[in-house]
Amino acid sequence: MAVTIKDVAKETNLAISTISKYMNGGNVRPQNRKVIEEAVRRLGYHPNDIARGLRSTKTRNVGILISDFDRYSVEVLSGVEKELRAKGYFAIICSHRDSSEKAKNALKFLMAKRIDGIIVDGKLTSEEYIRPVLDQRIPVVGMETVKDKLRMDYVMTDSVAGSYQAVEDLVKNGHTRIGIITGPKGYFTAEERIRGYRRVYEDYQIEVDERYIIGGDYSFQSGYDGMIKLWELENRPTAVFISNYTMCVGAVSAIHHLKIQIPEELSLTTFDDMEFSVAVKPHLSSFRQPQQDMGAKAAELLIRRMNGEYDDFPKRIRLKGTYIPRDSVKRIASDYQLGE
Amino acid sequence: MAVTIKDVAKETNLAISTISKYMNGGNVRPQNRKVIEEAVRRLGYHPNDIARGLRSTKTRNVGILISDFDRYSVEVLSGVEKELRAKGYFAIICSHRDSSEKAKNALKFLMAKRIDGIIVDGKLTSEEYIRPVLDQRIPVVGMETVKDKLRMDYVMTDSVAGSYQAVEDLVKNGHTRIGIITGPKGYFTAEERIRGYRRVYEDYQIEVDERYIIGGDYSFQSGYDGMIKLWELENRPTAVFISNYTMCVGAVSAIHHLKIQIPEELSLTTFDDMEFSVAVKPHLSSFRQPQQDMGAKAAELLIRRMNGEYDDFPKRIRLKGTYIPRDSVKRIASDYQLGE
DNA sequence: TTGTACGCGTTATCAT
DNA sequence: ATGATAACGCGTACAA
Repeated sequence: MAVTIKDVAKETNLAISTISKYMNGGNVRPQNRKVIEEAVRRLGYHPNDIARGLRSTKTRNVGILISDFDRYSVEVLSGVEKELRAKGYFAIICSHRDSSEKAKNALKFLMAKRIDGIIVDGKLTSEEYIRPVLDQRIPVVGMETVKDKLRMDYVMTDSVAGSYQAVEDLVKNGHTRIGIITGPKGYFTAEERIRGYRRVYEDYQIEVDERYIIGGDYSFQSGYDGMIKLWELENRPTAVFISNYTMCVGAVSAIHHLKIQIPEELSLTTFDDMEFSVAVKPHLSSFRQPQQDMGAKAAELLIRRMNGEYDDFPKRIRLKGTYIPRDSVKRIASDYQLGE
Repeated sequence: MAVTIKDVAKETNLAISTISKYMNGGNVRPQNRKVIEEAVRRLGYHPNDIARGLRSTKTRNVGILISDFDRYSVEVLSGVEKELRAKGYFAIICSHRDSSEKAKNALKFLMAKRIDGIIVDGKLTSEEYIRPVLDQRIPVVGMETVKDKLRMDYVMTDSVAGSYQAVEDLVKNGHTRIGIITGPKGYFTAEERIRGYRRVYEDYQIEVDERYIIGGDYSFQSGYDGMIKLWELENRPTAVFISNYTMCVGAVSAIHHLKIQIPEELSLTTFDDMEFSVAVKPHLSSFRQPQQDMGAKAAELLIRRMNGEYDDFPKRIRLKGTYIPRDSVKRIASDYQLGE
């Protein structure tokens, strides 16, 4: 069996409570300090966090619920874990893979494990599963989602602004027939990105052609298929905005398949700036989400809640991203002035 | 405070032990069963895993130590987490970001948390940090690494075979001047991939030109720089093998910058088949590692050890990957027969 | 089948 | 400053 505080007590002929006090930075007689230090080292004693947790009802573990391990979430996780670790917390990461059943299950077990808090990375997770967590007064921070009925904190990218900037870049370069491949219905981020698209049309008083709005589901295949659909349209668009990374990779694949010249025949801009954007030719204009920052912010906020700071509760943090224009958008003569 | 087994006992007028037995699937009088179920639901009782862990000295948590959250590890994590969850275990994931200090620290705290086992994803982690874990009889499974002095299990991809297949494809297509961009010195996988490269040269009795071996560090930048170095060589290679994904993306970026035509001017093949390979033009011939399978295997093996199955200990599992030829390799007249 | 009592490793309280 | 002891929530002998 592992060595416990008792063993140290015996070894030093001191009381358990004295050892405990020493371990927690309390004052002990200098001579005892030396003896204890010696014994701890010789025995290789490490306090048992489980027992500690039982007493304190704090585990310093936080649950992270994501939908999947993918190119996006890995960035978020990186930010989350870094911030958490720096503050002495550990991350128990679970994926639900878009299964309500698994999400429910994960939350249930995380509760049983007495995690101190939870970060939920949006998407599908039904709110009925979150409520019990909140009821137990366990802080929850949501990312890229909002459940209005739940009294909790949120961190998100300003997706509306992001897609607005991307689409506006297109419009400013003379494009009015702009295709968009969207995320799945009901996704918070997907809705926001569509909203940014529509808002540009509003602000520039251009009429939206609904045929240019192609429903995707954030997958490679839907990006691929979406691009083909757009290209086969009667009055095909002169530019396309892709609303996430994975679909962008799929779309670019389709573009190569169709032998479309970017930007000569079609301008392209996309959400999620990744190394991919500068690996293809031409380099893709894209909107960069501050994913790691978001993760870090979520962790930071959660830590404050776990420490009982509820002065500004609930809070919604919106982080700004950066639109990076590169070489995939071509300036064209606007048929906005010519057309109709 | 949270509701405990005591509360259920009081509510039902039964003894704590009866409730406990019921919770653990024991036999109780049918009428009591109903009463208990009712009370559990009304009170919202969930057994406290912390208390359980204290008694059983089992937490059903396993520590995962990775070097970084990146395109590679995310696949592994996906496999690990899926397998773990299916068996009722949870993953506490830590990254050490190539800092020995952080790795040591993580291991120390994971021990204190009394994780039941650990999976270490290779690379730099010094073995002196692992030994104490083994000493506590906590099972450890290593991935993509081997520390010969440590008595533990390993799971890895057959990297030698992988790079062999890739480079052999080049040779079979007439190439003899083949560049390679390697991983960092001292990395197990990097060494293996170089070995595969050299072995092809041995088997086909071609002499290795050491100038074609460019030292990289698995980063985007080193892939970019490496490609430029190769291209600027006096007697530049006719083909290049890139030994990991991230460097491949960097190399492709350099290729575009240099306006090199693939495969007309240069043939290309790479380790790590990702969606990237089919998103660029031409599609890249590449070796696919079974990353998720590796993660799953590691988890599976660890679970067996945690259950005390030590009949075939220690074990080294080598998983085969698949080489996928596509359009980035051109058949050329071999200067092997012409040259010198 | 049900209940009693103890122990798991720690921390906190209260004397000393 | 140090020591004895209760309590954290649960499981498990053992007794009833």
